[in-house]
Amino acid sequence: KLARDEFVAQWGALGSQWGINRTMAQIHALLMTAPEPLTTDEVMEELEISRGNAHSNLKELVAWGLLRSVVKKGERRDFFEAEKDVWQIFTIVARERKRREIEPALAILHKCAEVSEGIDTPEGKAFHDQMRALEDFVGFASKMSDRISSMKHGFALQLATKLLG
Amino acid sequence: KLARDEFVAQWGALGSQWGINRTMAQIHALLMTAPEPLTTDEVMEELEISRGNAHSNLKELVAWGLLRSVVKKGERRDFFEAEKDVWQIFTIVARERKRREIEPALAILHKCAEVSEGIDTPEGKAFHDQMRALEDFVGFASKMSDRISSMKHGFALQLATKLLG
DNA sequence: AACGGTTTTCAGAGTTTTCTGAAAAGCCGA
DNA sequence: TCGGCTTTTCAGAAAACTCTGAAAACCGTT
Repeated sequence: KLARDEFVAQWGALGSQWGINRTMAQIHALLMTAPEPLTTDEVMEELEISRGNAHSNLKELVAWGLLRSVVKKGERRDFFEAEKDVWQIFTIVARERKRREIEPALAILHKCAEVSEGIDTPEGKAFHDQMRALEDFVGFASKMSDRISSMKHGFALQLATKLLG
Repeated sequence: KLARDEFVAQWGALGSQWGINRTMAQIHALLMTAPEPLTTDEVMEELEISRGNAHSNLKELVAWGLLRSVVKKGERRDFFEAEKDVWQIFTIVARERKRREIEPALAILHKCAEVSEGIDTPEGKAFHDQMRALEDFVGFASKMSDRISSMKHGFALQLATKLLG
């Protein structure tokens, strides 16, 4: 179907912006809109990519938790199916981003704040304060992210609706 | 100072993860922790980068709103200073990310949902529903982002504290 | 309108990331 | 154990991205 190909292509292009690679985004889009689980070969054919490429990106998506591999009885090949629930997808992506973006930042900020603890020059103090301010803020964002991700969809929605209302 | 160099270097490395380039992140780190505004040449020297590189990344940071260029009386050269308030930085980054990540996604989802509106096959319906679900969710996230970004720091903090408490 | 200091541009070089394809390894039934 | 099918690995090719450096444009001053 045409709309679906369009979706896969465009979603792939978006992937770049999101810091995940194009193929990975395309595979995700493809499987999110697939009525049935697909094999590696079907993915290769559909997206016209090599086996190695398909393989490694499928693996990565499974590692993220965005795909599951399923076995069909009487079939030796692996089939892959995507998580389709938007709230699940959101929490998975949020968790991964936190791990890759927030936590390393926190570690750096914490270390720098610590190292510059008792410096007596004005610049030293300013630096320390800036590190602390950033550390507090990022730590805080990290906690928020956890909190929201662990909510049930319904509760988050309710909360947010109140916020938007 | 040593801690500061460390911060600049590490923050730069982090930039990659964040989808912005290393130099840009380094310049931002450098200026965020600079007691005084710096010139292009000072940035070049400090980070050991070329003029072109310094120039284009400074320009980009100004475009984001993370830096301002300031004129010193009796000086012909431009000086750059960073926004230092963490809440400001957060809203700027949130706004930019929304523009680059959320809005294009919404556009795609909306188009795909529309195009697949009245299809009568089961797969067509499933596709349409999936697009709608994603569109609703992303649209919703977009509104939340706006809402939070436009809050005063104090208010957001208060709200969040309630949420975390 | 020529000059010196400053900013801007951009072609090509350099670096990093991603992809291919073929070989190797793994797995299972016969 | 062998044979056929599937998955995994990885060296090198290709593509994407970033940086350099030098030339050109810009801009107040004299």
